[in-house]
Amino acid sequence: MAFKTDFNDKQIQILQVAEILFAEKGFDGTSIRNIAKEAKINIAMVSYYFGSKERLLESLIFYRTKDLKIQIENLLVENLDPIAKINKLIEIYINKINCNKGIFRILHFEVATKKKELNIKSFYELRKSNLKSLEAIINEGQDKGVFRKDISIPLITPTILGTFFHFHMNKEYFMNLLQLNTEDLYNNYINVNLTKHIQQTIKALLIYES
Amino acid sequence: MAFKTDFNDKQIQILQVAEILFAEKGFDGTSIRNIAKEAKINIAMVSYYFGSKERLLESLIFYRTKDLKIQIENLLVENLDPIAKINKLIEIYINKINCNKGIFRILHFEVATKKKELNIKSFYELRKSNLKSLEAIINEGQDKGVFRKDISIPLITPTILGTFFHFHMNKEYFMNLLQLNTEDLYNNYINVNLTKHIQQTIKALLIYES
DNA sequence: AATTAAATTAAACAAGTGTTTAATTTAAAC
DNA sequence: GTTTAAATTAAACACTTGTTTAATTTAATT
Repeated sequence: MAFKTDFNDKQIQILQVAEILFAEKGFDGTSIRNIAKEAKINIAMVSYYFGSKERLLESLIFYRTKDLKIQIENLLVENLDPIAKINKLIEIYINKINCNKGIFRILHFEVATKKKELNIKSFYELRKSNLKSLEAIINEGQDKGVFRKDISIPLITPTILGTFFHFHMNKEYFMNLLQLNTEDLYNNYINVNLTKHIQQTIKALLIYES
Repeated sequence: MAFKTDFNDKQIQILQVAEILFAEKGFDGTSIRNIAKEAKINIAMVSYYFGSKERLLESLIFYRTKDLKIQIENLLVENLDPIAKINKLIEIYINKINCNKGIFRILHFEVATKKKELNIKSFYELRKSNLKSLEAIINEGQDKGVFRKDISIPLITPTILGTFFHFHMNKEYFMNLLQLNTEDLYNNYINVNLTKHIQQTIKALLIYES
């Protein structure tokens, strides 16, 4: 079976259940029987539609990341000053990932351990493309004399995404620490405080002269 | 069997092998037979010494994190200006984690999925203690008028650790992107460039006035 | 309506899982 | 040297794993 790029309703149903379970219990921690039971299908259907459990994961990654690239590229041509563009980029990132916590958690987890075998080429391309967009924005700011010039651009992304992920990976700890007792309070903290913190951090890094 | 806080040579041998394998293939991806084979012991020895696979992980976390607290606390009483203290704190963090990649990777991975059942109380205490130390350093800088006062201190740690982890979790991607073709080049990049980037970022965040 | 293809199923497969048992070897205590 | 405890072993246990098979049902095509 070749790697499919479009999926029918049944396949999407399986992908959605798999996303939830993989995110919750990890790839190895989730069995095909778990998925089948939750999706109310026969256990043979996963192999039938995707070939194997591994290929199911590959399909899932493709399914969820295919439209992220465009969103970033659209930002590039918008008529905003460099700082506003960076702020909006961060907003887009956080919001996109926060609304798709499942797949990004899986990527964060599994790509690190399964990378040798997985078909993550398209994912690599996505990242390089996003990096190029970020580079374009920062160069624009440097040309206008707003940003400093001795910035390691490839390390900006780790600071943006890393801060978010570290926060989210330790959800329970921070909910406890910051007294975010409901899911709403937690999400609100991400969208307001955490986003602001990251924007503030990157802004300071880009502008500050020692 | 009660939770043991000191380990004999054989137990340490098992813990070391488990650390490598858990870090490499994840907790669920590693079987007791894998560990037994690698450590050249009988498969029953893990249950004999630790009670279960789960308890082995708990023991491992305890074994590797028990001495981190002191290191941070010692920094507190050193006679350095606030910026230097923060820089050294970051250096300690990165170096400590970088030299113990295994266990921190495991923590990063497994605490997020296994948190309900795991005995990570001591780990929680460690984090809260470290946060207090950071708070003390920043307050000192604020009192001296060097740091700004509208800083979200609990979000500093996610930025420091998150940046590092995101970089390290995507090791292959960054080795490729930055042309770090050997293990030495990679480690050197962490100790020089990445550490500097994080120090620069936090410094800018703490000092910058908009 | 008959034929062909796709979808779905229960059952079986072989291999791997964590853990326990009971027997044996090694070491320690007396 | 004998007794007692600890360490180690191979084997078995019951159960779960991903995948495949062959039979059956459903849908589409002619």
